[in-house]
Amino acid sequence: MAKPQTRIQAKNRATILAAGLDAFSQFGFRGTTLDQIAETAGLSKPNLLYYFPSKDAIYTVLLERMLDTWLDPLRGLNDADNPVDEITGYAIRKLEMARDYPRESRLFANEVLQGAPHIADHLSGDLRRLVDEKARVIRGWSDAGKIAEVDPHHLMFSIWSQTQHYADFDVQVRAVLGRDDWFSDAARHLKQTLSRMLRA
Amino acid sequence: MAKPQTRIQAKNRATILAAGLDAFSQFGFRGTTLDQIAETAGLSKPNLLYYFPSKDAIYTVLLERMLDTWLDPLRGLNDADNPVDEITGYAIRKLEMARDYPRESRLFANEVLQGAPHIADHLSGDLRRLVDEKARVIRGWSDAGKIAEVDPHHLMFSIWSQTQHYADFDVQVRAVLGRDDWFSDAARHLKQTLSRMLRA
DNA sequence: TCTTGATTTGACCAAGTGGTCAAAGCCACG
DNA sequence: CGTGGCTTTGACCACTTGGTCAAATCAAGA
Repeated sequence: MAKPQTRIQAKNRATILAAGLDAFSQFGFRGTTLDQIAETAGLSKPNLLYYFPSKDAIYTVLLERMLDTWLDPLRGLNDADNPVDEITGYAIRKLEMARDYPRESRLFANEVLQGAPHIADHLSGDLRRLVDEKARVIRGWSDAGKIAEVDPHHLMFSIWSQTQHYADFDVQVRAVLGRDDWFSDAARHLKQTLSRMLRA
Repeated sequence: MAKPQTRIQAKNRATILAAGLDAFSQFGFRGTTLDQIAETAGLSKPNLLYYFPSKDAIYTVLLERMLDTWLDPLRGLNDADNPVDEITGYAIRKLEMARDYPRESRLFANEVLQGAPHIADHLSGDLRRLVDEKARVIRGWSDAGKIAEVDPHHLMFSIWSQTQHYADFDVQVRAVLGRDDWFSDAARHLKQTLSRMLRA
């Protein structure tokens, strides 16, 4: 393998990726500059380009890393005794991710807003397959009368949108609420919504 | 007034704003260039700057124009005989806006993602007041037992997020569904969700 | 037609952009 | 120590960026 990294390499690559995540998640790919990333990372621009060959390379690593973990909660959605709990648990896990990894959420939002130029294949390939698979699980539950009738795909959209909203529109949420700690109220609201709408 | 516009002025200003909306809604403020807007508008860059003094001016006009109409549906939410229909109707109107004005939705999303630098005051001022007012209306309904108990603010967040999702994440929605006409299914799902969760 | 103000443009500018390169500094190992 | 490879940097480059300006062109009313 081509990865016998030294300690300095590991540290600097991590610093650069953190700085890149800050910038790209806020300003998108085109709106972010290398100088900006270098400044945040505390490195000179040539030094930054010693660790990554290009702006695009940094962005791509961040995207791939994010996609890899972003779908973990959905992968964990499986047939279970109590489907309402299973779905609600999934939603809460996504809400926790919005709270704990807002930059990753915004990175994704920016990428998709710009037309998903780097991950179009992933959306219509891996993601679509995974979603279809989980949609069948949900369909099975409603066919068996364990949950109310529901469109599985749009149920997933509604969970994604409601949870990611708190990360992506964080500024708006805090401005409208006049306070910063939206999590517990949002979690309660989400559980309430899902249990009411899924009750068989 | 300072607005005795000639026909040419009206036409070119409109063309520029349309081109600017295309660009800003996709790439955000920093990711958009004047050359790009000029190209789309079919004008030279100096000519574009003859009609607007700066890039920022174009963006600001677009933002203000959008904000003005964006909240119309919410303003129309008033005390009524059938609260569930009133709220559902509001949600559907927002969904129609996501379908008919996706660029405006993305413009707003981009602005908020970047930290809302141009509209922070509006969010914590006008918007917050309007939301609080409507939250009291909803609170009144649930206090009177006309709808189930619900957190009014988070109910609004959930309506905003679920409807705007179809505009902002349009690429993803179409990739996952494998088709383009999400509207009617989304509307049905939304009505279903709201009626189930608000049923007293 | 002529004139006057509205419109358009080519040339230009300073600053910022992503990226290169050779030389210098640094660090661990023999 | 010293030396070879890892790391850092200043100078630089071609191109793009937002924006200016004076001159040219155009359109419509007197």
